[in-house]
Amino acid sequence: MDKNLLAHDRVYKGLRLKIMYGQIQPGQSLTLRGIGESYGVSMTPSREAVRRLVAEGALAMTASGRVFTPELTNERIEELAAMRSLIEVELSSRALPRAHLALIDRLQAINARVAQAIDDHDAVTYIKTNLEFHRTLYLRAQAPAMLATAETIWLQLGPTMRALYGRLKRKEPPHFHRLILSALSAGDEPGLRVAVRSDVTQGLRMLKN
Amino acid sequence: MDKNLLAHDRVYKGLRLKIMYGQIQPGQSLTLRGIGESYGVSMTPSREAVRRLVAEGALAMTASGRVFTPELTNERIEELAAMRSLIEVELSSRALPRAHLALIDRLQAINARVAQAIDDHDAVTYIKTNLEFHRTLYLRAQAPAMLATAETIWLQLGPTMRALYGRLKRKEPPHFHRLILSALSAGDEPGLRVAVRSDVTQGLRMLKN
DNA sequence: AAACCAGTTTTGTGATCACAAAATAATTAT
DNA sequence: ATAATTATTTTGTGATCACAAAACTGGTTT
Repeated sequence: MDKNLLAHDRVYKGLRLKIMYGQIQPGQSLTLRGIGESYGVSMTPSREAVRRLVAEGALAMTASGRVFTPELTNERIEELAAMRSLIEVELSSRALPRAHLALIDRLQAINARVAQAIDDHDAVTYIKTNLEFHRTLYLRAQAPAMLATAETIWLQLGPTMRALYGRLKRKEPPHFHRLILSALSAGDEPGLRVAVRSDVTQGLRMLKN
Repeated sequence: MDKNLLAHDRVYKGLRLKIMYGQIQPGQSLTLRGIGESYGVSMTPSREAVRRLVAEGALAMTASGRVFTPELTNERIEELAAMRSLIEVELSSRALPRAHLALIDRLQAINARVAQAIDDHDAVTYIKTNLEFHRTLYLRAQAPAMLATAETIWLQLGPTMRALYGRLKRKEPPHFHRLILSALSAGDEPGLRVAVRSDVTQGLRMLKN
């Protein structure tokens, strides 16, 4: 039954990554048959993958069952940013006592790739490496339920984030990431909390139309 | 197509309530054909409802697709309680400036029903009215994404909460609810935050086996 | 008594189909 | 020309089916 990757799971994972990294623009509509065709499966697995993504808030549905990537209102963006802040500050705080030198080195390496993506004006790689930076830190918190919630929020913000970073031609390297790194090195918990909160809310403040 | 309630939605809502209010015990296994039969539908809508609930963490799945209500570890309970605290404190804080007398009256009425359920040793009604108390307050926060996240966490804790309150013969009326109400009346935000945090974590502290 | 094994049943998966509702295109009327 | 109406196509829904993997059963062996 299990050919190493179930069809509906393959479709789910594929769509999820596309959405999280902003490779689908907000408001774009999807059809079950279209999804099925592009993944070489029938409607059944497509439907299950879509159902899952709708449940996670990654996709939205009209009353008639039409599926599309949501266009977030400013109010919802503010809410999601506030939740990111609440949860990710907690995650970073729990990761701090477990953050040794090897982790900080790894974060620095990821951060270099973030800076490179900014330099290249490569929005998708920027989003991808930026989330990798956060995920790598939060994995140390040993809090899978919290991390899953954080990822769900990233997913909801994916298409909108891309729409932002696409038109925003920023040149600055990730300032708050460096603050996070130095707070980690110093074992400075209050500083870490402020740095994470700033990093999370700063990027999304300018999302407001 | 839409006979005022789609089949898969009807199944989803039915199962969701049963899980959230603890009417299914942890570890109980479900089959798609069984669900379909009890709702008078085929496997297809059952599968979609189950997929949705699995995505929300209300149900768990083995690698072979077997579905069951999850049995939470102490670590996961602690995490979920911590998230409840983070999000619900924020929700109550946002509701505070909008909490007028009519709302407080309504909360008091719900609280009376909570006390009654405790008196009757009616665990399901206790969970139901207790969540209604919180939801009524948080609705005032005008933060639908946060409320949805909070409800998802309640859902995950449902079966486990029931298992607790079933064996715990408590007599005390909901002490922290009264603290919440007086903080609301006084417009005391720090007090409200403490009261909500206490109420949320207190009940779950004793969940640890 | 416990472990193993074959045969049987149960179960999830994915494809297909008929159908109705919705969206789109074409046509007509104003 | 524009709006309204009709016809056509597209689309999601739910039932059914074949199939393979998993779970279960009963008997045998060690």
